[in-house]
Amino acid sequence: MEYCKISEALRKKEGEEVKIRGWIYRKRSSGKIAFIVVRDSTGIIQTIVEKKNVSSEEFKNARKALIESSVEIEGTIHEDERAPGGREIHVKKFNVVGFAKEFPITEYQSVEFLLDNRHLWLRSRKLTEVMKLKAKVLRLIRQWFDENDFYEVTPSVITTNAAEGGATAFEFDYFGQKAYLSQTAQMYLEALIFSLERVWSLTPSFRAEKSRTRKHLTEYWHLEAEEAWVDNEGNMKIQEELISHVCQNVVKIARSELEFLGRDIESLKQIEPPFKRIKYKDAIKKLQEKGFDIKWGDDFGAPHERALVEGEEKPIFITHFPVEAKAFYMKIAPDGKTVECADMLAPEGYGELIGGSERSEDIDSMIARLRQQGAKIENYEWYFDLRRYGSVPHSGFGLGLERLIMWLAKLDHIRDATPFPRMLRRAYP
RNA sequence: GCCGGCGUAGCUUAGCGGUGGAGCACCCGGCUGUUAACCGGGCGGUCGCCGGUUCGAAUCCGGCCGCCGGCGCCA
Repeated sequence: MEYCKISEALRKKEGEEVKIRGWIYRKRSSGKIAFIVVRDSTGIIQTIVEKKNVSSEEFKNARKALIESSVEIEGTIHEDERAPGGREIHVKKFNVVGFAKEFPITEYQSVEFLLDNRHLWLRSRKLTEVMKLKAKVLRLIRQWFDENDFYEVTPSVITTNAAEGGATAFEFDYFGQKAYLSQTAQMYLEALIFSLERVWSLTPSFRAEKSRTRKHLTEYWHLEAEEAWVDNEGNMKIQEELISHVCQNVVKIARSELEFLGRDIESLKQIEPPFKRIKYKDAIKKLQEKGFDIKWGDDFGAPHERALVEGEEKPIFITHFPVEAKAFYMKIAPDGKTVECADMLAPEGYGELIGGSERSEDIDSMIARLRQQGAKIENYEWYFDLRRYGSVPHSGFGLGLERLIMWLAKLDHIRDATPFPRMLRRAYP
């Protein structure tokens, strides 16, 4: 007999024989009977080991095996209202593959202890559901790009460009020269559009900011796209279609995960283009009306972002930030004061999901802005070459994958959107 | 970087100047179609580290280390 998954076993009929394998999730036992709940990647099922139905060796092991021991079980399916899930297995063969030591994670635990034991905590229902959700979201993202003429590309994560604007990079020794862990693949993607036209990539990005918030990781998965012949408005269309595709379909293929995590399905279903577009200057006005002490030129903090999406059910775009507030590579708008950019803010205060812009083709303006930041111009010569050899209007954007997962899964901290979170004070395990 | 909080048994914690107690987990025994099972017993602590005050410090004071939350920076 082949092993079947627990989710399959739960669909079998009364009296059917099954073989399952997995890990002990919960157990209760006495001198004559043991109730052993087993989990695998698909679910949990209760199994009943009765002394009279198995060898004395097997019964002894069933009583002895602690939570998280790995087991192989053979038995008969029985419908029973008392069992979680309505079905259970009456055990005929009970084999312990690996006895577990006393599992450190029990009922109530501190955040610190759970993070120290992250490698074990990953077995929890919650993190399992988040990881499944993340895999399915990635499947949908890939699907959307495939269907919309994008090529997936694999840019490098090691770079000698100290990279964009204000962000701080992790520096390391690269055979005697200074190198950095990439903060964005953007410039590499820009190089690739001249052959592939529409490209996207998923890479780790690193930020050495000493941020202490529930929205920041030092290492995160960065989803970036770059499109030839696309302006800022076209860029926003691509973004809202991508996000809508994910929302519309994730409720179909990850319904149980979302429900377990407490995400309201209906709120995701209604997310479809177009998303509201608000100009920076109007956002400032709106914030002033709400009583914030903010003026033209200021960047938005967390409270501002929360206020701007208040009452919004879909993500919104904030466009046309002041030139000074944004990176050197963004195209300057006709007004000369703002750039052709858009930040997508998630509803419910989950913050910036996407940052995107139309890219500048004016080498002089980019050099002037780089100088202002004190950057080394010679590092960017290759980048300027892209403008010298058949430049085209183009745009692109970057999405923090864990931010998206955090919003979709209604997580209260971004660390749970990734299996081994890297943060200011944590790189272990 | 700034502000605030917390470090006592494997875990969650009470004690806040006079020889450290409980719940969970684990072990032993009993018992049960159990559901966070239950009942009885047992094991388990350099009270984060260093120094000071005191007859006496988990408790008061100083320094250090670790972690958490918020703000800032940033995606």
